[in-house]
Amino acid sequence: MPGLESLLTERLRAAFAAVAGEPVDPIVRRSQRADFQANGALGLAKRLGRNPREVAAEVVAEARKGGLSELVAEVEVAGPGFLNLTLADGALGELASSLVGDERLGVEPAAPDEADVVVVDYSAPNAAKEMHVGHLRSTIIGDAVVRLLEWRGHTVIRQNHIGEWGTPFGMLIEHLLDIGEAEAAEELSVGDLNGFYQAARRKFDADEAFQERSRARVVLLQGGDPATLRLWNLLVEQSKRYFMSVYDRLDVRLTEDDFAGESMYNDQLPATAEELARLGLLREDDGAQCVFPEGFTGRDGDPLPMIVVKRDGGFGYDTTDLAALRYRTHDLKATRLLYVVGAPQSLHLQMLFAVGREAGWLAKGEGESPRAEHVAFGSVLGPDGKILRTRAGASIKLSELLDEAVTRAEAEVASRNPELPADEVAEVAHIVGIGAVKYADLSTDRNKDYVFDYGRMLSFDGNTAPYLQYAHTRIQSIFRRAEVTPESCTGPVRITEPAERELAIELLSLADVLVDVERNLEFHRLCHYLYGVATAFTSFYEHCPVLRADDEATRASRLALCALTARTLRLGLSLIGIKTPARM
RNA sequence: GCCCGCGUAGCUCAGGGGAUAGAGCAACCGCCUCCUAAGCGGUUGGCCGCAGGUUCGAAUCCUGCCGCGGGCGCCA
Repeated sequence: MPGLESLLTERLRAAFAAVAGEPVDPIVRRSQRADFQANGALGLAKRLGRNPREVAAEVVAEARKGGLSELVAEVEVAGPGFLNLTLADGALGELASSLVGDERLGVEPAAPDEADVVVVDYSAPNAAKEMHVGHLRSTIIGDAVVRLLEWRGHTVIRQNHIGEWGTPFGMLIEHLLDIGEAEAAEELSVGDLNGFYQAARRKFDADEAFQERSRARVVLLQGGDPATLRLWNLLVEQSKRYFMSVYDRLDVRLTEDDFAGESMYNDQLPATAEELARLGLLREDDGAQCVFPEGFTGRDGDPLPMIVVKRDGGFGYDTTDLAALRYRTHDLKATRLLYVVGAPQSLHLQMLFAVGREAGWLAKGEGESPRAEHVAFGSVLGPDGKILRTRAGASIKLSELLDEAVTRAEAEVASRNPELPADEVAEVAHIVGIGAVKYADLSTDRNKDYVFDYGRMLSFDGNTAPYLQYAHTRIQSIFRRAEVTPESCTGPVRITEPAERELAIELLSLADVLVDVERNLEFHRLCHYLYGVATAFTSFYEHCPVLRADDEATRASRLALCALTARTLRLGLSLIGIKTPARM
């Protein structure tokens, strides 16, 4: 069952076409003055050279013939030619009732011919280094992408492109040898990745002999020397264990199987370079073998290269990314490739995709497959509006940031609800604290930077996770009091009060929102929608008694609305990786 | 220098060509014999960065400025 907006659009499309003699978008939107409005008559009248109000009236007459009245109680031609649509209470009740029995809340899975094989590249921390807020955004947004697309029925392949093959590993391995394996393992196992990295870095900067050893070690590593690989593996395995502990806390779907780091492409790099050469895309420039994708110029107006083979004969990240792109389309058979990567890498990814198209790994035409998208995101800022850092200027450890959020949530939960037993407080605090961090990240336009503020994200007012979670717990509380299970609340839904109308309209709009977000991956639109559901519910909650409803039929209807609201909130939040406690 | 992103209420943010630009916070005024007041209702608060243009209609699209952030060859 489509959402209300799609439903109205479908009903009106035929009427508009009849008047126009050609397909016309009715342009249906939510309205301040009615439930919905259709704006299509204005543009159509212009094209026909006719009076817009007359055209609008004709559309209404056609629509009535087509049975619009079953759904819409009142249609008014307003202003210069808007159609104001007020839905019929009876139809709203019926639609809501049918949603009650629908496992998927009106959101159908993607049709088989529209189902993609989606490769999602996200999280991507660097081995032997601490995760920071940049990885937080990629991890959280990527997780939401994965959850939504899987739920919509696409095949989703997660790729955690960790950095474990770069030049710093020579230095890290030499440092490991210096302090001894046992010592290193211990240091890394407690999660002090930064300490280890910085110690190595300091030696590298200060000691020329160490630099020499490090460079030699990189050559050994990338040449496949077994002893070096064993040490490298030690570092990487410790890092992976640490990353997994963070993922578990964050409750994201990344697993050990999803690690697909740079090293994985090592033996595909020569073949990738050869293929580009065979395609005639490679050109020597300043000693390096480069591809110059069409339309990119640099500082001095010269064409910008992707460097496929470096002057020294080695491969850099351009080649690794090209090999990964090739692998994902050739071997993983991806039809949609998503790169959940910060906005600063926009140019790099545009060039990568351009080369991908020139090489024939990606489709050339707009909307054809395989296609790649940069799911870009802005930076996390501190209260000063600058990139979030500690007072000392260091980047903030992700694990400490999560600790702080959970600690603050715990204090709130414990003081607000003293009756909760201690173990439940801890559990709820985790759900609320982590949920608040995720929601704060996802609820604003991801392209923009956002200001990180514990107080605001943990507030129970406004567009926050705790507000949505609280709305959900209030519903659960009603079911506990009523001593019924939500599943038994099947209605039927009957709409009489304005607050019931508002809530029903929100609940019947989920499909429109999810279909939209599936395409643009702008999760703040889903958040905004869920906030609308929650505010409509709390208003309903204040104005429409459920347990003390006037009669049994009203009570049954309102219980069904409660059950639907709870399911909608739970589903919506689960699709962005946020849990809903039963009490808080 | 060129390219990308962003400028909306005091603050944090929504507004995908439509009517009188919306939330939350902050400030002020109300509401618990009542399903969790972690809530609800209301008031105050806007040259939508500036200037042109396209359009019946622009916060939204285009151009140029201004401001902020970021990127621009062998690091990832």
